[in-house]
Amino acid sequence: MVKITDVARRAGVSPSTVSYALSGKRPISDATRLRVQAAVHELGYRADGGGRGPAGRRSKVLALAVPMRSGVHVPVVTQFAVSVVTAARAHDHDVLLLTQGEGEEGLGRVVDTGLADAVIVMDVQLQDPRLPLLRSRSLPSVLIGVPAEPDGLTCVDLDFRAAGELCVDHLARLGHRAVALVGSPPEVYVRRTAFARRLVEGFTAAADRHRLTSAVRPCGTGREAARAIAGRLVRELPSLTGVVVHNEPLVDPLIDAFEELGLSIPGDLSLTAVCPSPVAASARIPVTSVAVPSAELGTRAVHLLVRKLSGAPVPGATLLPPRLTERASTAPRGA
Amino acid sequence: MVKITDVARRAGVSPSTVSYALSGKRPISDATRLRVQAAVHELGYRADGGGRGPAGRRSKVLALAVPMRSGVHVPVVTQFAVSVVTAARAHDHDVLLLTQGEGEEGLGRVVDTGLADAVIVMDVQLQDPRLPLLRSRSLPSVLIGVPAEPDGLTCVDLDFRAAGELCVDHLARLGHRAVALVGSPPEVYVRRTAFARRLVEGFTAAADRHRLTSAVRPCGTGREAARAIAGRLVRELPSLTGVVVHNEPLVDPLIDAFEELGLSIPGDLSLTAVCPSPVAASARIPVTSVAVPSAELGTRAVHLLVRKLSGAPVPGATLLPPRLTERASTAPRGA
DNA sequence: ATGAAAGCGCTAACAG
DNA sequence: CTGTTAGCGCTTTCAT
Repeated sequence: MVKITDVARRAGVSPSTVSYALSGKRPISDATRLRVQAAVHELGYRADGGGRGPAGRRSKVLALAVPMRSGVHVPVVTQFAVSVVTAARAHDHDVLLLTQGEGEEGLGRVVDTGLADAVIVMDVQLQDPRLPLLRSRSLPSVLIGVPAEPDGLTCVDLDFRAAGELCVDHLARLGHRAVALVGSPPEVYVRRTAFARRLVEGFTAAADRHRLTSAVRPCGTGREAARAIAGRLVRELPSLTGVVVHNEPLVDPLIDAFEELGLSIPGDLSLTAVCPSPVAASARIPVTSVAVPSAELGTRAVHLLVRKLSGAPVPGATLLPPRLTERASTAPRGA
Repeated sequence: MVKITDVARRAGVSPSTVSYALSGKRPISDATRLRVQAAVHELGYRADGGGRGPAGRRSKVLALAVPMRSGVHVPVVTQFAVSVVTAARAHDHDVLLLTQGEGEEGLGRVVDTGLADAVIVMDVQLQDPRLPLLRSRSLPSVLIGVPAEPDGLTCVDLDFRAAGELCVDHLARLGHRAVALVGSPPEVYVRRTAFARRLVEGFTAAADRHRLTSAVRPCGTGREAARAIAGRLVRELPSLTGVVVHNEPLVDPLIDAFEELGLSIPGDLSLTAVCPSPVAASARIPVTSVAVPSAELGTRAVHLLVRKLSGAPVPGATLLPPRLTERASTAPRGA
């Protein structure tokens, strides 16, 4: 392994000069810097993290905690992870992947051992067991999702409450008077996953505001679940003409299920979804949707975390405003 | 930060004794070890990786290179990544996530800087641009997938060639005389992805051996692609009664497409797939399949890598034998 | 603008 | 079985 002293000898300077030339922490004459850079290049020198002194010992690693619980849509999570890695690399950081296998402790462990400088926590629940740890140890962190009491923590998320409202507003504007929300699997709500709950709140609030008849139904995945929920909805809510889906893998099966029941989309039933654009756009009938911008959330989270690490002030919560894209699945009632 | 000297003082021993008590690299009396452990616990000591000496300076981190190219099935990759993390933790290692964004260099970078001790390389192609790097720098590594010239490298994979043969054997045994392989998207073959190619070889070899009429068709994803390929197949191969699918997201659409053409499964057409069991089992018609054991591959890869790091000899290539599970989608011809 | 030297926290000879 | 000591490769005072 080629070390800093090798470079120093080759460049005819002292080790400290090499260090400074590389870090730029104090001015170095152009001539010297050039010689150092040449030596670095010729020798293929790479700083060996293992030797850094006391202060400023940063590992340049961010830990990403992905729970991988049941009911979360895998492609969304993955897309997110990829965008985190990409953004981190752009800031000269690497990403350590943590799953929830070892419980909450993993977060503390990687930061305590200096393996990672900070953590990004995904799939935050309203009462998340990981939060006390983050607070007590004051680990530098950014949450994806907003917990019940976000005080002092940095959070990023789509404004799911507004997203729920936006869908209902859209349906109401089209004249629909009875709407239903087909949500994530029941376990997601039992876990009190923040974003799922917020969407329900927004949905309900907007439905009440517009004085619509409304219903909320969690729903598992798969064709059978879709058929069951569709059947139940048309039975229990005969006037139903507007549906909001918040369950990625269910979008297609649900379209099929409603059509099997003799309802045409958007003729008899308007459908909107809250999901990543690709899912909505590639459905059998392209679905009007509010996009879940996983890539942007990942990028934002990394930006915030890097700023935080550099000591800059960061906002407590960043809620991205929802944007609705109209596609073929919605139409005025009775059109 | 509490350091090893703090623990030593508290336990009334020397720093090196603490070090040894913790690493177990030389015998320590029970009494002393207990006092050390108590001190560690009370003070909440955690080794600070930054100070480790020259030799044995292991970061206990494995890098996982996931290309995330188009045409690879995201859930399979993710499942794999999760199993790698889990297995790594069981061996007291963490996992660094690398995407292909920064090119091949990322692999060298993380090992050179000591960030990671070794790398796991996924989605290996027959001529993979990352291999020269692995060889020249002799980075400790395990490949998922077997390249054209695996000499000296450690590889793990499902035996895709045998998997292709197994599917055809099964169909032939059921009396089918004309079979088709619906494969991955064309770009996968253009990239010369190893496992895809091998499956084709096995499929073709077995079909020839059984003197079957056969055809191989790459295929993109989505309902339209499924419809197109199904239509083309029945037109070009009217005697077709057996199909092998090697394209996870296409399984369900393909079933639909054939049925839309008036072919019942397994009445008129027998279908087998090479895919993870959950995909096959949860299809609309459960599909007879050869399982792609992503979780086991991940675990194996980690085991091999850890052994390798410990200096133990490891086999060059580990090819897991395929196992076929019969489900509802295959039946004797003309049954 | 540059060097010399003193650590950083830890491990591993070297000594008992 | 345990303590002393000399590093590891790097950063960062001090000096000049």
